[in-house]
Amino acid sequence: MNKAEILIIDDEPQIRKLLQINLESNHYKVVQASTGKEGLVLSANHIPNLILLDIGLPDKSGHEVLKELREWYNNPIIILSVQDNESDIVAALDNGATDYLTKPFRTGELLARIRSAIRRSQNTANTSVISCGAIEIDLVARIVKRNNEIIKLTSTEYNLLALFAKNEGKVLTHQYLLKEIWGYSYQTETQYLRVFVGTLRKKIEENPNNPQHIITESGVGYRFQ
Amino acid sequence: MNKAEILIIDDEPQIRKLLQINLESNHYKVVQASTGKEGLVLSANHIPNLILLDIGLPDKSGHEVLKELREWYNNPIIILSVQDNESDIVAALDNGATDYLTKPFRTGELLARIRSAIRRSQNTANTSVISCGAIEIDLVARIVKRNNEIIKLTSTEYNLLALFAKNEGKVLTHQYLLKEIWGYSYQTETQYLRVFVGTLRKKIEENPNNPQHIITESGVGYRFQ
DNA sequence: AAAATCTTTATAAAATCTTTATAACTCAAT
DNA sequence: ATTGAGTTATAAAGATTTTATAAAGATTTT
Repeated sequence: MNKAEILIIDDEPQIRKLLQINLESNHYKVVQASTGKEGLVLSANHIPNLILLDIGLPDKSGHEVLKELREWYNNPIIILSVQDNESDIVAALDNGATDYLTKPFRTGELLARIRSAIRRSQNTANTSVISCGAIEIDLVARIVKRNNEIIKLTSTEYNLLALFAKNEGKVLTHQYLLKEIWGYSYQTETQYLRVFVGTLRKKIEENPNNPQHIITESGVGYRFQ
Repeated sequence: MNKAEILIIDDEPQIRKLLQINLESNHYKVVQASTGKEGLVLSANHIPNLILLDIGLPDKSGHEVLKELREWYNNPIIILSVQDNESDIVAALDNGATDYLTKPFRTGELLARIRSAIRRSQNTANTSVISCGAIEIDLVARIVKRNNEIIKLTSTEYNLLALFAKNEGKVLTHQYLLKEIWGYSYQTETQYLRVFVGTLRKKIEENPNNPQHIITESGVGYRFQ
């Protein structure tokens, strides 16, 4: 099963260790960065399901990092900060932060806020299971079934299918799909999409030569139905 | 755009007044309830865009109200509470609360958290559909339907139709259409338009020889209705 | 080290766009 | 009514772009 991945951007090693231990014991996969720059690079490579961002970074302000992330990153970003002044909190929330906790924080509360944020971000249609004909996608368990049989998908295949399912009926552009799955800097790698749509169709379509679920919109992108 | 409506469920009149003044001066419409029961009734009648819920209510615990609301209510619920103990916070968040603030709270922060919550809940459900008789154009999903059946359009055909639909009733000159769809240097390629208007008519008109939607304005351009 | 997965390359097929040719329509002048 | 210039419509051939698929190479995971 695929674990949700969380990126920690914080310069204090003790905090990172504390977070890592707590998150990993709650079955999250953890990636760490100690500077803003490193955080931006890692987020683009990994596309984590959630980012924990410290405001007090050595190289650039967390506020800046937040703004740069929000140009393309749509998953939750929870701010951790020793700053407890209102203007910082308001600025962060208005710049797209999902939540703001002041240090020292209570671990249980942080975990609950992480669960809440991930739940909300995954649950676009307010159901954790999306059904489309014979296909059934459990976004919480990250399991896909066809005619009630579990289909084995790789991590990327699953991410792509889940993104399709969350936007059922909408045409998703190549650009958007690449940005969401591979990251900001992959927006021109359209061939990736063709390959992965191909493998997905082989796995979920009745007849992959005449796809009923993943529809090609030539010159634009794909649509899931 | 009309104002977002916020329901306050709190038994303390001073808090309600404080919230009401602040919310109304920020252009929210405010509805108030002083008990859990009243809150449930009002929320069902009004379907507010957000609920501010106090945990310490006289008739039933806010936790219970939260659970009952979440059986059907999908918009944000922000908990306000004098309780600052972790188990209360964790329980509320795990029961579907969007956020949890302890009293006394900072007004600016609360307003920022309200903005953040409403922003997030709204960008999950945005559609802008243009209807013209049997034709329906969903600009967000990039889909065109006729009599509720999806019509397959090429990228250029769609762009052209969307441009027509956005300017329903207006005469659009050849020049303008060519500039918008193909670009500045194609303003004289009127034949392109004839070809594409032709294919569009075949796809969307009841009788393409007697078009009802895309009308020719000889010597000038076309008009969509 | 082996297996699984991802990235890249090559190529055939399909879809779309552009261009050409021709027919049809409109409307004012004969 | 007929003519003819100007405009529009339609079909179809040709050119180009986009997509699908297999398979080889690279990387990551087990």
